[in-house]
Amino acid sequence: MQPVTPLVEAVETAMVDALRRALPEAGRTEPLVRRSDRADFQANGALALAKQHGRNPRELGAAVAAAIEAPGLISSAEVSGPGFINLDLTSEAIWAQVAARTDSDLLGLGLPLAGKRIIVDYSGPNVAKEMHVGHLRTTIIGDALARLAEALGATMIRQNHLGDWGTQFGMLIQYLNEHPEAEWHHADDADPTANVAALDRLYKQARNVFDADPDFADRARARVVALQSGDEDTRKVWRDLVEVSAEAFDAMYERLGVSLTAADLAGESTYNHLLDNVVEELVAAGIAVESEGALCVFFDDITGPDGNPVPLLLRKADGGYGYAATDLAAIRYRIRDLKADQILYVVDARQALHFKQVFATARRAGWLTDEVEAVHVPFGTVLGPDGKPFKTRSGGTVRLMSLLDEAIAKASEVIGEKNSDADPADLAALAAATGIGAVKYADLSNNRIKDYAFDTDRMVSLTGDTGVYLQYAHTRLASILRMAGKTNGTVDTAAPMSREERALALHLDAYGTNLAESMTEREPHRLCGYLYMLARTFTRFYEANPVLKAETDEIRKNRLGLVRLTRDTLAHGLNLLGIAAPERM
RNA sequence: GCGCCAGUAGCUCAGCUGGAUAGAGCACCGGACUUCUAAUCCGACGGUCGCAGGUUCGAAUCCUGCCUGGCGCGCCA
Repeated sequence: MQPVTPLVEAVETAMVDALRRALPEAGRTEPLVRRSDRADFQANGALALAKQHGRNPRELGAAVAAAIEAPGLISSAEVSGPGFINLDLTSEAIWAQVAARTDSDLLGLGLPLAGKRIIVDYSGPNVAKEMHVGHLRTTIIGDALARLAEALGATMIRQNHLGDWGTQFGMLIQYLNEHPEAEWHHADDADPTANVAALDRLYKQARNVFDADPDFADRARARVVALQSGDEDTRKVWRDLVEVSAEAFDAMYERLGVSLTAADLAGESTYNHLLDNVVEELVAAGIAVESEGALCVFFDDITGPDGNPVPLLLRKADGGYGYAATDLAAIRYRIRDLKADQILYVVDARQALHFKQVFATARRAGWLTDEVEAVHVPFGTVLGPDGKPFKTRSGGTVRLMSLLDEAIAKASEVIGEKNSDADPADLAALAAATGIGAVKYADLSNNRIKDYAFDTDRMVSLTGDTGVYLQYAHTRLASILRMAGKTNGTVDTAAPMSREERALALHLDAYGTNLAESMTEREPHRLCGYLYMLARTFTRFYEANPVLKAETDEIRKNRLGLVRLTRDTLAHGLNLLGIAAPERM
């Protein structure tokens, strides 16, 4: 089915024509059509054009306004201020738009990214470690971007770059071998993350022994070698660790409502067999050079405090590969084998320099070409409610699960007050939906790049710009549709249109444009802002314009059409953010 | 030292890539529930857009310099 052309594009087309008629000598013109608070739209293009051609901007604006030929679309065009053209649309055109989107598949959005293969690398927790607050943003933002790209038609390849390799596993495996009494497979059968929690504790014990006992340290190092050289007994334990950890991650993603599955796992170990070849290729090309016993890539414009170039370290002096080698193997694989058009790395802003080096190296090697877009999608740090780095009272790392538990508990408290007679099971489900939704919305609605304070009290607040507000708006929409029962769903384009109906319909029509912007900027907070505005615009409509009790049948039908489209748009948007859209609250 | 990022209302944040009087939420004050869910809405209050120059019809937005804060810069990932 054909996508529905947004009104703003139809207006732009009309304005380009008008500009051309008013000023034929102007070549390509930008009409600069925007929403306006004094009309449906405003066109600012005449202003710049007048300047270029030495014309009086107000006069040219008037000429352009007079040259508009779009009778079914534009009902009035007036010059204002220095040369803005204020445009009002016919209510017929706006109603027709509502009708077209309602009748269309996918809200008339179409699939602008169809045919694109996009990789999103996100989450990346560590095997044998609990997920903590540091994994929150990459997981939530990455998932939202993946859902967004998918909705726009892209072929999505999610890559969960698990931390499943490294010297620490030698230490842990050796410790486990020496302490068979340290049972961790059934730490708590009711809690799928308990095994990993147990492993996390055992790892810390192993670390202590490693630091205190040189003999154990030697045995641990030997175990690293055994693991790397493929010793079967050692690999068996390692695989066990990976598998149990993956189960815990699955449980976490399930709880969080994140779309990652076992099929998306592509940990560091995935690239082990490629490392020799990748590094050889870089050496052969003269890109990687030896320095102080290590194998490095240098860059002219990247220097350290001493003024010397800072290398990207591929292979350490002890012969072991660093994570840079893994990242290079991964990017080569993603381009050559996965055929990615776009690779998004949703990783902490502090790794900006690292990615700059990796991308530059891949470009020099000829792997990363102009046809492929590799982008670091950075985000700021999660701070505690006090605005300082987020730590537990004892200064430890905050577990992700306890964070979610806290949010859900607070949501449950707040919701319980409003629904004292509700079924406890329903209440628990609703608390999970709103608590998780609150956490995700709080994260996604802030500009990605800035640090933000994790303040549970504020995020589960029932008032204001929160996930709950959007969910509540959705339940009201759903409630109206429930009570309306079956309707024949036709919208009468000749019907009158109230101010609130107009505002809502125009905003609905801009959804696809917003999705496209959110994607090109990789900024989910734009979508959040849109949805919040949608919910507000709807609520204003709802307060002023009775739907089920509308004055006439015709008005009722049109308003129901608006309600249906609003519900579908809001639900669609919430889904892209990974936030539940409940039917009742 | 070099580099990256940020600085907007008392607090938390938007500001659609240069447009008209800079917008929301929270807090505070005043209104609106026999009416489709008041978890809401309406109104009032509140800002030298870090500072100083520059670019132009027009700057929170672009350029330069400075101030403040955060982060990064060889064998951790």
